[in-house]
Amino acid sequence: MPYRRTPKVQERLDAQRATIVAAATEQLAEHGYSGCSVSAVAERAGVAVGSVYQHFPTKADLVVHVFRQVVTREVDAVRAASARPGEPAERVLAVFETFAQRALKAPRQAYALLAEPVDARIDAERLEFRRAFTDVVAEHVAAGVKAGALPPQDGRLTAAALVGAAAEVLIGPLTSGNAGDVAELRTFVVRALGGSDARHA
Amino acid sequence: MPYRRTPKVQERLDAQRATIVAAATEQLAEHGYSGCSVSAVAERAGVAVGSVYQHFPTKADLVVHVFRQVVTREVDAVRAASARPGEPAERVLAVFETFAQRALKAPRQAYALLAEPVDARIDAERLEFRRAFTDVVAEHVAAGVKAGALPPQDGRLTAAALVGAAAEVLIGPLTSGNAGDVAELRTFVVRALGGSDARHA
DNA sequence: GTCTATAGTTCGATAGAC
DNA sequence: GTCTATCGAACTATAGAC
Repeated sequence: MPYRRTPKVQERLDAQRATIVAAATEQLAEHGYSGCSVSAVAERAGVAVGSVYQHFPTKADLVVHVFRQVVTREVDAVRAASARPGEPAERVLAVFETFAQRALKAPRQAYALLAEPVDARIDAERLEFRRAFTDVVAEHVAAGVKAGALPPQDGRLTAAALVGAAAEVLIGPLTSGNAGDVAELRTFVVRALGGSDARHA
Repeated sequence: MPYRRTPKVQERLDAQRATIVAAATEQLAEHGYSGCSVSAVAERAGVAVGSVYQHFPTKADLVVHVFRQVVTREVDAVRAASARPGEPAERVLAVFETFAQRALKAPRQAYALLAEPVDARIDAERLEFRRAFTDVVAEHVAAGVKAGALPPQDGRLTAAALVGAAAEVLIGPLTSGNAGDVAELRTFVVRALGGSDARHA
């Protein structure tokens, strides 16, 4: 009789996989990619190194999986923050304030997502990450232009610029350990949008 | 009699090294990192694969060397452009217009410098690249604030934001092949600086 | 899962400098 | 005659195709 994976076994496998992913996510958040050696992840998950490879063919696949999961969480967070009622410019601001606050609360993780030198696979994921982020911002900028609350501009270009700006501004504090100045970033975004708030900011 | 490297031999060695570096630079500019296989570089340089390893212990070392050389050239170009007389805001604009124009003239190279997924060593070099770029911009922003031509702001933060913005905006056109809209980028920079030109831009 | 293609690196052989 | 710069096929690993 051929071996068949019973539901019970499958359940245990799924649970183990989740444990491993959770351990890798925590390692990433606390120690970045340097802390994501397979042995460190396995130890944290309470499994053998070999068990990690039962679920992921290579370490890179595990790390990419974790990266995507964390990024999805972050993009969802800023999307939710910007979905709350308000002027388009305020929605854009909500995106970046949420982004910055979350990054500064988990600086090691943010650095890993944004800039920590790793490999080509993660580099490619980062491009995707920024594109997703830009999509969220671009919508609100375009809405602002359409409503006349913002001066005429290419929404996607402004959005890309703001995403690049926010990422670059955060990398400094994340690297040096200094608390970044979120208020200054806010001022920059307001001015760059050219919204009516620009004068009082 | 022990063998001693004569000046003549050394000269030939230096010339060969320069040839290899030039070939790698051209490959990078035309085909990015994908075009920088050791065999392709060697062929272009007219030497054997093994000879490359006489000058660089690994391919990564060669590529990092080329990256640094090209980046130095680019940073020097924008620094020179911004050194010409003018208002601080105009100097900042000169940096980004020069940057963008040069990038669009050599799109494959620019993509390689800015975003092409590669490896951790190049990622680390990119952080340095952006820091050097930010330094140039920050000086002019600070000068503008001091002269009262720009509203009070953290010069380094604004500079980092603009560098991030410009890089991110360029990645789109560089990836898609569309000619990027440099004029729109200019408008963005002007607004973000908050200079007196902002109203007529 | 096997097989093929490709890329980075190594190394023994050769030719030429000393 | 000794030593080394150069060469390029061979080795090893990895990625993609079937």
